[in-house]
Amino acid sequence: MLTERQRDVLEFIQSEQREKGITPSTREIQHHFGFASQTSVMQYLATLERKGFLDRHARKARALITPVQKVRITDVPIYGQIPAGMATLTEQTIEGHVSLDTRSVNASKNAKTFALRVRGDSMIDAHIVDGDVVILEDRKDVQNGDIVAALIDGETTLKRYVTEHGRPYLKAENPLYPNLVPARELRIQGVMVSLVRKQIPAARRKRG
Amino acid sequence: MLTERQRDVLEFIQSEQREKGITPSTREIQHHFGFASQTSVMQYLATLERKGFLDRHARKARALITPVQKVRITDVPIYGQIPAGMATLTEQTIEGHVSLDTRSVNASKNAKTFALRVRGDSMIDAHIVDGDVVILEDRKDVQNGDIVAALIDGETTLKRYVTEHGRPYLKAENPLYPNLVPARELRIQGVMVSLVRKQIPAARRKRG
DNA sequence: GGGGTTTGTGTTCATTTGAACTTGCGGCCC
DNA sequence: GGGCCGCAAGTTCAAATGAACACAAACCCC
Repeated sequence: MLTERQRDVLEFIQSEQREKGITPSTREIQHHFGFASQTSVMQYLATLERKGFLDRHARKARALITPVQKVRITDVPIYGQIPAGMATLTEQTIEGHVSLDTRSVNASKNAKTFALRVRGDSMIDAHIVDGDVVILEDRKDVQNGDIVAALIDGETTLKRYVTEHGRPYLKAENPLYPNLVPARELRIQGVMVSLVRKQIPAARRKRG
Repeated sequence: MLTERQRDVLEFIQSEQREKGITPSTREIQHHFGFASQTSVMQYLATLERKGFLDRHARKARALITPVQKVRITDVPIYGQIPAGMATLTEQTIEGHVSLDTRSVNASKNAKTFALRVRGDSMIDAHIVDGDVVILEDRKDVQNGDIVAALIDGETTLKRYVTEHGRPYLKAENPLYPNLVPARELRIQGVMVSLVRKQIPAARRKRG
């Protein structure tokens, strides 16, 4: 889709933005690549914009916008352990936020994304441990084998969604926990798309 | 810490950046607030910078940097599986980036942060599985029990750092893997501070 | 061999933009 | 009442910056 040189230019712009916080001017790009004229840069920018790799605000300084930055960061609210279930999820119950880029978290654009802090070790065999933050999407197409947050008896729990003979139930990934077969309805609140775990090094633990 | 008006200005800058992707120029700020002169803006910017709410690149256009963007989001390079070890970690070997806010990843300000993609299941009992991205810090104070990336025989591996009778070795968290006792030196490359895992829902897997 | 695309040079122009200087008003503290 | 500070007006300057025009070499495709 891009020529090698075009990619070079795009990557330079992105790396400058990451490092310095502002996008380079056409002259800065020019000097970095050793161009003797700005026109080359102008042409690269025009091409990158035409191909959709860049947005520009015409006639404004340092007004390059890499789609990366625009789409990338999602602020995901973390709902802590909520006995009352998702029906009551409001700003009030938000424990904090995680900021992640969409790709590293593999979130879709459309779906609502949120996070839950995991309590207990019912999913230990899926390598999800107490304290992990699980990122979920509110999507409709839950399928056999997905890990989901569901509302059971007024509590939100994380379990694996399994269908057997067309009938769904929730499976804990820990032999010590029972499977949950829904009496009436199964309210799926989100499908797990990602997990974030903090690991506190010993040196840090002492201090605080 | 800030007067009401100062906060207004700061919030305007931040909201413009969020919406348009670029920071406003002094004149844009001026017109938004209806100032008849730019000097007012200059003074606000100077104050905000002095109080640490803003960074500026002198004499550059639209070069305001809000701490939000600066401090919070860390762009962490992901080094893939690297046979040659960290000595050769260059831009070339970067597999991609994860963007995380410093707090959700509990990274320190000073330490260099990077990420590795985990291969194999040698840390399975620590609930780190194949494909996980582990975020590490380059820090000196490694302690008993920390999970570290270390250079052994020219390869970087993730293991638990254990000292016994004052002698350190690397412990795999999987009974199938042997412990690694360093013959001569043990080169610690980073201490694990966080973990990010992608979980691909079934519906997504089909499509791509 | 013609036509298109990519990459590049050299130059000029008009705007955009940050920065500086001087002046003034009103509130607050001692 | 004097001094300090936050806030603001009015003006000017120089640098930074985007944009345009004309020209040209290298390459690929058919």
